[in-house]
Amino acid sequence: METLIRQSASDVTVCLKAVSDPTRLLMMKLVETNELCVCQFVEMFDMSQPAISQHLRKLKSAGLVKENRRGQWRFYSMNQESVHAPLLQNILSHIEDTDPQLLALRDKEMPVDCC
Amino acid sequence: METLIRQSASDVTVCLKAVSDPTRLLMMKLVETNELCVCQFVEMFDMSQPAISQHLRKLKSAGLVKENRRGQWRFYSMNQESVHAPLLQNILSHIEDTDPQLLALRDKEMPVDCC
DNA sequence: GACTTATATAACTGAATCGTTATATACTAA
DNA sequence: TTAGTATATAACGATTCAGTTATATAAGTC
Repeated sequence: METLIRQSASDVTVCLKAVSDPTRLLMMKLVETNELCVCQFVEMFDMSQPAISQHLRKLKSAGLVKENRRGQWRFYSMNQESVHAPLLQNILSHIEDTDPQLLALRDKEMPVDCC
Repeated sequence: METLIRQSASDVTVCLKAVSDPTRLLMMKLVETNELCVCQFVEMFDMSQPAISQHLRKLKSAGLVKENRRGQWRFYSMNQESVHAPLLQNILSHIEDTDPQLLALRDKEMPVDCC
């Protein structure tokens, strides 16, 4: 059961703006349970590396993901400590696990040493 | 207790894009329980009438609000029949009732024959 | 050190967004 | 029918956004 933390409307807007983009929404769904590195996102979304980096920066500056550096890689995962985490998980729970886009992305998930 | 209806990621994006604007998010919070006409929004948000109309059009085309014509007025209220309604109510429930912006708006609420 | 790999940042472009003012439409009332 | 009120739409400008390519940074390897 999710905790209901209430926030200001402008705080909620920060979270919504961050995930109102289809790429970033799916990214969040992917890191809800997993930890993924930039090169994995690039593979999965078939998008340029800078595009992915910029999406991740937006998610990070909204506080939705946290960054974990290991070696040359930077891993991203959902920031559970964020004030937005309860709202975000709530939103993500509305996405069906059978969503074709989501399944297609997970199909393309490669091991970390992909690149 | 809210029903959890799962939707496709792109459906969720439609809803999120519609309410990721601070004005529209607050509009939805206001029509969550009330039915309001355009002129009331104009008073409350201190924004031009066309700006309000355009926000309402976006909310309507996303299916989040329904329109009710009575006389010369058009009243807007939350569309409970929408597939987005459960997600939307979930999002709105994260906004604190003591939000200063929200309180300020409700303070400015005028009777329908305001204009 | 030099070279490679992973990621970030900068600079740019086209499209979308949000507001404005001006105008059109629709209903009401005299 | 004419005037007034409520709302919608059109056209425009400033800003933001999401992608691109080119370049910088940082870590790993030889």
